[in-house]
Amino acid sequence: MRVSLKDVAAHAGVSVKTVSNVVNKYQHVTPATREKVQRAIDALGYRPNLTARHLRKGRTGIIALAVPELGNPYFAELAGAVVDAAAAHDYTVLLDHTQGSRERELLVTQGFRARVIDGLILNPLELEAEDLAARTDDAPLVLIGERRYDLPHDHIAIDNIAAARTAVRHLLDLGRRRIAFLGARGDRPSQPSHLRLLGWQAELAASGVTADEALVAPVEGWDRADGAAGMAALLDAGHRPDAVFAYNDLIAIGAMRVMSERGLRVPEDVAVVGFDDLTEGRYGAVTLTTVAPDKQAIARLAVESIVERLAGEGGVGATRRLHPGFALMERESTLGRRPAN
Amino acid sequence: MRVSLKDVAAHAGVSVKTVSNVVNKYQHVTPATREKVQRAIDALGYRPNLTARHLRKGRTGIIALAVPELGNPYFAELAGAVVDAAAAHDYTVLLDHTQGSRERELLVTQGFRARVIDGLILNPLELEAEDLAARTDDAPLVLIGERRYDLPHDHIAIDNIAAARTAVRHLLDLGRRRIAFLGARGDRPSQPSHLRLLGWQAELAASGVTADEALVAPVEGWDRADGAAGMAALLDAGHRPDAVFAYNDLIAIGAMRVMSERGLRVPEDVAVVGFDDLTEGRYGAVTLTTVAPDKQAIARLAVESIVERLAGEGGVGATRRLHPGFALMERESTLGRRPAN
DNA sequence: ACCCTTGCTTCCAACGTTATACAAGACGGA
DNA sequence: TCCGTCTTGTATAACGTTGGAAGCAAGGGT
Repeated sequence: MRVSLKDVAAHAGVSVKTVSNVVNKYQHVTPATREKVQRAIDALGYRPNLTARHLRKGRTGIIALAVPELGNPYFAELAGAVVDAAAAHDYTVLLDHTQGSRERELLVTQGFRARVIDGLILNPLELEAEDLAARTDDAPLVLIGERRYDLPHDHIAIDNIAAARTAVRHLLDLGRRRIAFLGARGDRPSQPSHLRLLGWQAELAASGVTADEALVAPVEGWDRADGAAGMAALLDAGHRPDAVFAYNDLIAIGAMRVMSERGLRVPEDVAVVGFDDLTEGRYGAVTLTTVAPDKQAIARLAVESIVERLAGEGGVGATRRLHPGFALMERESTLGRRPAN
Repeated sequence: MRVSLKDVAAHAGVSVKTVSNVVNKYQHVTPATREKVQRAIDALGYRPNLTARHLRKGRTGIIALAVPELGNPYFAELAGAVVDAAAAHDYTVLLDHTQGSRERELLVTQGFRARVIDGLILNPLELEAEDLAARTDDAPLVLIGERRYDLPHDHIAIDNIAAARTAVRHLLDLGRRRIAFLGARGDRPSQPSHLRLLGWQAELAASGVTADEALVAPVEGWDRADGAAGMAALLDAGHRPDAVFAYNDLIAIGAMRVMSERGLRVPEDVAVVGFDDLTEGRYGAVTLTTVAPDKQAIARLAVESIVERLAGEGGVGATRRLHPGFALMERESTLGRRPAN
């Protein structure tokens, strides 16, 4: 049997609203009354019903996070960070994954669990700008991830072009010249890996190295198996890169496995740089050099964006494009194993 | 501006309840009325307010999942499976992680987001039986994971003892005799890794192999770094196992990294078996032999347990102990690399 | 023609909470 | 003494939804 404000009020001999006032720490309550009510609350074990409170106040205290795939450690780690960041603002996280399907991404933007959420953090892969423009739900939406849209929603993402250039710069500094980009996908200019590919091109161009388009290797997806298949295809086609810049760590890991099977040494024959800084990359036989986006910052900024827009009662403040930091983690896949270690 | 049943009713020229009836697919509504209402719904873009519905019906359509750590791929993959299983029953998943802290686990059982959830799936690590017994919240609770409690809650977990025995059996069949167990923790008989340790002991005993307690190696946590530290300590103590059965894949991966650094070959010098079948284990330089719990089944059974108890209007049906299947995935860390592959 | 049934719709109340308006008393200043 | 102001508590009305009862036609049996 549930105990409500009414029960507490009856038990304490005051009105329902007075109990509500005590619960909500309303200022003007005599200490005597307050204590009397508190005693009744403790005696009955009263817990507020958040659903009713939310119906009344119009807020649920829940924000949704929609990522492509929880099985991808990057998104899992990010989800963990979002849960923590949300908790800091007394929000809880409702989770969904879109499996990288445009349809599911669309569904999520059109009102994930209709009205139970105060805001939505979405990492789109396939969604197009017109899909987002057609959105009717009015809960604040924050976009994260590499894709960019020219739309009135906050967007949180590291500077992907600069990050990619840093990775390629590192490989160039090591003397590599035939640097493959592993992770192209589709022909659209807005393909998900667009920016990192641009960074690859830009840094090569800036260094006067001819970008060999044959070294832009496509993948079918973003997982280890896709990286393995993509790398195998590249090698089967007769190409011999001396370095690989992978779209993400999973692809890099799959590629390294294939190289290991074929007797290619990392980094002696082929240096590898990934992207995401998964914990996984720090424990392989060859630890992975990678670009580390600041996941905590991404999560924190995304949550704060929603909290602020909710507090701001509507369109206060212009759309923001925030760029958390990143760092290049130099490890064995480019430097080789340190003898001292 | 939000549109409610009232708005739709006014627009369609019928009562609020009739609109509600249409929305809920109530049988006795004339096709004409139904269509008229439907048109109004479409015109106004009405979406039901789940908070209000919940207040009235007592259900939210949300189940919570609390796991120790989302950064652990096992839990991330499991969370993904739970999201999918829940979606099959029109439920959405609210996520939290407990960081393996007893306090946070306790908080979660005592009414995660007070009353907004219909049920809770919890994977406890540190929680004690008395904590669970003291629980006041009456939403259905399903436990998953290795730890067992003699309490009236459904529990979904593979047969950990049998699974551990299978793993050890595999190592024995390969001729290994000095098999370490890497992943003991604390002295409590109810320590989290209890059952797998029991399985290790049982299978050794059944095979007439003396269990060397010096080969039961402790770890500080469940991640790769803990496995690395535990393995290093074991080796530093002068022990030379010819096989390692690790509590989970992450520990096994950490241990393999340490062995690689020290020039020990896997599996020639030391064979390794893990537990969880993380995708990660399939792409290392040495792929990992591991026990694969049926994660889809665990997720499905956990969700179904909650759905059934909610449908059953209270204590219908006795407490269940369900054991989804598992399989031993034999890979390079015990078999060596196949030349053909 | 009457009543009874059946089918559809409406009205009302309730879920537990908080906002608003207001009442009752206390207090200080003129 | 009286009036305004401040403090504290109460009564009532919402928030959006659904369950149950009641209303109201139309149709069939007698």
